[in-house]
Amino acid sequence: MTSPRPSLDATQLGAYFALIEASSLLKHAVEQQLREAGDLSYVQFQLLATLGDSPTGSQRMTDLADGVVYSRSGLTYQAQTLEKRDLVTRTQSSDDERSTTVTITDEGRAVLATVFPGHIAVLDDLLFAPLSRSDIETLADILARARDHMRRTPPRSAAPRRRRKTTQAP
Amino acid sequence: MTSPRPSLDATQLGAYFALIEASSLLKHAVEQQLREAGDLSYVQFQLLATLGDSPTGSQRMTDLADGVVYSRSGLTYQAQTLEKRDLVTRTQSSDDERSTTVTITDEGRAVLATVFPGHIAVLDDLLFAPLSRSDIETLADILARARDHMRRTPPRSAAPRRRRKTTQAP
DNA sequence: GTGATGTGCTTCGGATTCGAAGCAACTGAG
DNA sequence: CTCAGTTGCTTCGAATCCGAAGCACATCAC
Repeated sequence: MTSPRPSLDATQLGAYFALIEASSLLKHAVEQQLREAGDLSYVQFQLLATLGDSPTGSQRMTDLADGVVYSRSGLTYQAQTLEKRDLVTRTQSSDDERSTTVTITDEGRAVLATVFPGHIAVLDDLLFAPLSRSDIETLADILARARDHMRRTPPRSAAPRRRRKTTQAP
Repeated sequence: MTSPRPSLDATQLGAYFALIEASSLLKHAVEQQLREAGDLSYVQFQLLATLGDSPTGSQRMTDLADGVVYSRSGLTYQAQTLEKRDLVTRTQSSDDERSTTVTITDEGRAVLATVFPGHIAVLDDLLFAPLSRSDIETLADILARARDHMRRTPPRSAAPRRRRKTTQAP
């Protein structure tokens, strides 16, 4: 596992706090803009954006949930509300009866388009304004590595049994 | 991909997504650890940590809310639940009758101490593991600048910045 | 003083969130 | 084929969250 440590040093602490604070502040600001511009919550926007970004405009529920780091039940709820507003449709997959495919509608894309300019403006003003070109590149690189690492690191405890493969049986 | 006109470039988009994703993933992981180790939500931990970090162990409600980027009503709720568990106390300020001072108790500090090692372990494993010393320094620097900028940028949606200002000596 | 505002916190109502449990369809070993 | 275990999604209950409204104290003109 990990070697026990009494505490983080000042730099680590600074990075951690800055990460949490900056993302919180940004999220709040963005959320407000989205609410005003298109009556969307942040998750709803993320879902629409993810779908809009997909080549087919569709995703399975589970993949969508994993993509935006969201619980499945939470996604069910949001998919329902988006469906009520006709921003997405939900259809059964033909090859797997259990699976639901969520697809963005033209109206969904329209809302996305309405909201996007303001979204970008907020990002420019709040996140990018105080950063140089090279800062942004560096930031993207470092955070991408951290994200990728977290994505591939299994959640602590509650490990679902892997019967074989790389695991050595006790 | 993304729409051509009002879009961000790939690097900006990457930085933004990585920021949101990384912080979400980290927050989820930390939240789980805190729940298991000390039955604390992330906000509750943030509040205790903020108070514990304060020289007096106390803060005004409003300052506390601003510190952790949280709504006032939300803070009232959490302060109540923390008070029920005797992790903090709430007292009226003497100089301002309206003001409530929240103070961490010894028990609160104890919980904090219980939870801290695991918290750090998660950070080490998930956030810092894939990063070099210099990465962490750079990250801290860049994000601190972004955070400071956001902190000092108008928290209100008051004036839509893209509009022409009509504010001239009323 | 006195009223008009401003500030600090709580209450209220409604929306959102998650984990656990439930259901149905799939899969694999025998 | 058949049964046990998985997987995909939803439902359920309870916790958490926010904004708006409300209350009480403070402060500022005058």
